[in-house]
Amino acid sequence: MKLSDGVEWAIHCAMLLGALPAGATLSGKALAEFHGVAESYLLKHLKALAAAGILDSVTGPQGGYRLARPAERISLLDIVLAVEGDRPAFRCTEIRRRGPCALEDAAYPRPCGINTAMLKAEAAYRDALAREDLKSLSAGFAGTADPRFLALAQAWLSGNTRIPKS
Amino acid sequence: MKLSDGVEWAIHCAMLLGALPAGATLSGKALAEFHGVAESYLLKHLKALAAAGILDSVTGPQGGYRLARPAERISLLDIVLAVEGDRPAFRCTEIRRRGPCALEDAAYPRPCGINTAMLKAEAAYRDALAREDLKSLSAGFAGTADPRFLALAQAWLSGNTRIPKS
DNA sequence: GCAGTATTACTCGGATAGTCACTGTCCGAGTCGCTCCGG
DNA sequence: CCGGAGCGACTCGGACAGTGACTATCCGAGTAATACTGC
Repeated sequence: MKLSDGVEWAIHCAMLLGALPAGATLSGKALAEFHGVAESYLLKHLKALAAAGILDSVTGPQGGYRLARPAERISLLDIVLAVEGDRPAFRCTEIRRRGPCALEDAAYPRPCGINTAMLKAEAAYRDALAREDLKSLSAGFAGTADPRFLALAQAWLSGNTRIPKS
Repeated sequence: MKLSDGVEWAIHCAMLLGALPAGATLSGKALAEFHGVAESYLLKHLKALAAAGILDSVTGPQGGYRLARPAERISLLDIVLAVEGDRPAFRCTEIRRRGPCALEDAAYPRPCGINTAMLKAEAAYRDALAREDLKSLSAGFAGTADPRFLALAQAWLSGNTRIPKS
């Protein structure tokens, strides 16, 4: 039970994109450089975020990625599901229907109680993630981060942000 | 983010062991046969449960496994952690300290907010699992299962249960 | 017939290969900006 | 000097290898029941 490292990357990228002016974009190359990760692999996850409707992608020169909707409407759950997929972590293989005491399928009208319990716990997990939105995370981060970092990041962003003329 | 199939196997085995008289055991071979899974691989997980103190193992002929404590004191969380390990699913790699805006380690006195949020959600997941104990699951199962299955299982158990003389 | 002992068969435990998903990477399709040319 | 077409370079998108964790398996250590032998 290990989450993909891409989840962490995607959340950090989304938070950074949330700090940009409305409509501005950052290229995948810039996002990779800022976080010190491989560009080729990061693109894989950014693509997933775009496919899920969390990011908008702009092609061509001066293109890049931007949030598809306001940061307060993007939750951690949205990002986790986009990167990891929406299939539950626990997948019941119905072993109760196997072995010497197995009956025909019609004898199991109710779902497996173990599966129900595991999915209920996973629902609690998802609810907790759904309650965390990018806006709140960014606010908490800005309030506790080292001022020097904020200044450095602001300077770096000013040299890498693309603002379309339209 | 996929849980090991062994989790499902382990929970089913623990529930079956909980249905036995106090002190009685079932061999790994019997548990594997009842659930229709590979014995060799199931033993791997049973060993983990024994190492975690959830099961007691009895070696030698007429040996097997039994619950190490009453079913109402064994939660799904205990089993999941024993099989999957107690490391959190989300592991922060501190990418915030990388890239062109990185500072020295002393500049990050607080834990990463993203990590905090992810771990909080995972805590909710674990709390939900901790609330589900084997006794309640077994009761719910016995109340909804097909009567024919219960009879078959009882007959099968009577032929495979080992009760030590001591 | 009984006690003691060696045997034996059965059990769990740890170390060892195989397979799938995640990780990491590459090249191609598409698009915008820039340059050059003509008017 | 201005407009337009062509070119070029940069961007994202999808398809292709490499690695680690889970899956599956085997053989060895240990133990209790059993059969045998001697008394």
